[in-house]
Amino acid sequence: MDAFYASVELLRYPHLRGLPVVIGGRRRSTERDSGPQVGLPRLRDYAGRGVITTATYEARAFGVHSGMGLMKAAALCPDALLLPADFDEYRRMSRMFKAAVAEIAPVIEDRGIDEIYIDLTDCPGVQNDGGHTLGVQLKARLHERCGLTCSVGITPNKLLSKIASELDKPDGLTVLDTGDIRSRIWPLAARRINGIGPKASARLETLGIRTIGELAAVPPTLLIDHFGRSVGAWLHEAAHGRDDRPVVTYSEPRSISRETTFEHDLHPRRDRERLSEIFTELCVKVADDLRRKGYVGRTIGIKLRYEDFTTVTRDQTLHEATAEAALIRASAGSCLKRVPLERKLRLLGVRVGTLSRADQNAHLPKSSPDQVESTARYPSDAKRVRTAVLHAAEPGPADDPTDVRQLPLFSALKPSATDSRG
DNA sequence: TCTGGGGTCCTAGGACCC
DNA sequence: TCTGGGGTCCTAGGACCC
Repeated sequence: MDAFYASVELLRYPHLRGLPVVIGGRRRSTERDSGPQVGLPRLRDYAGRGVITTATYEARAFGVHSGMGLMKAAALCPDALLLPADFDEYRRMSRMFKAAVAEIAPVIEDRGIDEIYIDLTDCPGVQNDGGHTLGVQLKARLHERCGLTCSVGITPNKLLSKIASELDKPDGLTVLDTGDIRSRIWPLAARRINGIGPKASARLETLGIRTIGELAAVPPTLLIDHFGRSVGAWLHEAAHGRDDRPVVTYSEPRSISRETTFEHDLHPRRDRERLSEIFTELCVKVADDLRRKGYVGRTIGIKLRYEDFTTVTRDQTLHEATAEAALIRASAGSCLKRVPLERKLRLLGVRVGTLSRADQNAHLPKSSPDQVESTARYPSDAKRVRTAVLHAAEPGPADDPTDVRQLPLFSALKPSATDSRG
């Protein structure tokens, strides 16, 4: 989709069309009610953390782009209008555009909120013109249903389609065959290959490789020497436009997480209360997400970002999957104790992984409660996991023992000295 | 006043098992 | 006394993507 979040906002506020608009920043409580007509928040007025998630093409003309810090963007384009993201609305429009596509071509792989792969193999008419007519139809149907434009690439595989879709943005349609690789793909920067990011492209550059064509010309053994067997071989194949990955129409989620960057860095000791609130809130949100989506998870993890932007993670795998906020909170709390807490923090996150469906899991515990000790793979883990369970089971001093908001927090969660059965 | 939030996949070492 | 080869699971970090 073209500038998806911004385009969705322009559907609601059509009088902003043609103006530089960026989406990003924190939502202020009253902002959405009054609407951007009132006050017209400008980038120059913004003070605080945050990045641009989407910018209209008018704003991009000033050099701003997604991922750029808002303060930096304000310097480039102070008059751009700034709208906070409304993910509920974007998800609604996302479902709508995918449904519109499915009316014509139902074999769809989800690639996030604003992107899909479509397998057109079995769509009538693709063979006639390589899919050009079908592409026109898809774009028309999508615009008819949603009022939004998109950019389409139609080629023999996902790798090439992804690249092709970006050649004619916005509102583009590019149809390519293998015979076009030399002329259309090889001149492009290697970075355009999905999977080659900033690190890999920098390493390629040190080898004198800038374009996909240059990558294709290099002997695969050289790539394998520098990037390893797997990545090296893949780089070679990709440069030649070869990719046999199927369009995958369904996949189970691997993890569910919540994280937040604070408006100001918080000190683990001085701001303990506030951090504890936030920490528990994240656990409750993750638990809600799990429950709403029907999953339970065994691996509970935390993520911390220090003021210098270095990031650490810790996780812990329980014997049984859970979606209980109190259990997640207790386990995440014990993870927290394994992390240095001297420097200020800018971000805190909670993650639950090793997911399984809640309904399938109910009667199939990983191990029954009385086997917890005997089946523990590692003594140290058994102790840690049992600690988490014990804490969750202890009501503690709170009035409402089921209210995880009242659990002890941060440093207050001490390892259990007693190792009796809970 | 730099740098969001939600994800996936890969690697690598250690523990442990057969 | 010294030491295989295969495998799984767990953990931490990092690259990358939308």
